[in-house]
Amino acid sequence: MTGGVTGGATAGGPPLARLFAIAYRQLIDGLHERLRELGWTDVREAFGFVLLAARDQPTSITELAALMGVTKQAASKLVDVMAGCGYVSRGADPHDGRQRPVALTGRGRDLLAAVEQIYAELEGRWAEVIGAGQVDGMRRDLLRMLSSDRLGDGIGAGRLPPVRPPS
Amino acid sequence: MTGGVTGGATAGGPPLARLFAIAYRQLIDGLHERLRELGWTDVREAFGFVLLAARDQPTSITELAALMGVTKQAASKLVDVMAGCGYVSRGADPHDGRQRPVALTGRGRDLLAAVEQIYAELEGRWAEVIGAGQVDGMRRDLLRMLSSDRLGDGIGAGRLPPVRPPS
DNA sequence: GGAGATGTTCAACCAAGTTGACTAACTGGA
DNA sequence: TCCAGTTAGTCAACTTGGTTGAACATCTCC
Repeated sequence: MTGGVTGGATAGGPPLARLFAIAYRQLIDGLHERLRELGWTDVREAFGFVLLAARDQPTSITELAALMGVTKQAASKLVDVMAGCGYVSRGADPHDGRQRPVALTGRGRDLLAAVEQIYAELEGRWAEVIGAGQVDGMRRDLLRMLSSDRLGDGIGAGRLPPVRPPS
Repeated sequence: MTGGVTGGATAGGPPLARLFAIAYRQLIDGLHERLRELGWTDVREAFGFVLLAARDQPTSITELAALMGVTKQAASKLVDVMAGCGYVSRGADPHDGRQRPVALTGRGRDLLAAVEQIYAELEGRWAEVIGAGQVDGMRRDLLRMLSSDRLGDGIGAGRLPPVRPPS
């Protein structure tokens, strides 16, 4: 139990990357702990991404893979698991026989609602500590930062980039 | 290439957790890309944590494990790899024969310097986009948030929590 | 001195990703 | 019209970075 814990990279404090890692883990762990309490016991960490992506309209394996920054094979496996749990269903695209759209089931929609509710709770707790204005400011700045850079093609203009760069 | 990318959980925008995930990945990928350009080709993602932790004084497997939120076995394996690459060395504690302190080598110190320099560059680029004040504010708020909560024991009082909760 | 706690490692296993090869369906030009 | 090339998705084998469980040496304290 020596030092090093508070030590930072730059004079200004610990590197942002480390703070992001801790903050992310804290939120994700909080989310899943709460989900378990509510009876959602089979939810894997990556499910949230798929739920969000399929929220407004069915999505595809390829899009999910790009969004999460993993291979299509990995995305396919994940969707298989989620389908097995009853959160999504695979359909058939009438206009393109290759595609097998991924759509939320009722159960998936219920889970998504729970996730959104819990995120709101967790962020509310942040607001209690650092203030609602700071939380909003942080989201605004992150959003601005993350949707700004990146090349001028499809990606970038107001859209969030994927979790991993397209490589 | 449909929607869903901009879709958020709450009315206020995408959940903070997702923004943190993207921001973290972007910084870490930027770091390692730059490191590779500079000739550091064998650097694994988790090395940075060890470097930071061993920065001021030698650390231990147990502390590293706690800090990174992984098992001691995993921490041990990681340190083995880093020692194999010549970034750290294992010693012997004169006062406790069980401990085998993990210390930075000269090469490890060089790598740490490169990492800190690159982080500064990357954060500088953030400052160009959202402003230096915003970057500082973000670090301050995150720091305040992350070192505030958590039980009143050793952890919490001004110290950053580990990446994963102590479980 | 002996019981229990602590620091570390060994071995076997597992989860979640990867790469590579493949099928099926769509698209566009000669 | 047909065929080359691209795109969506899957199957199988493998890699990786972790896990659990057991062992061992050392320290602490009554």
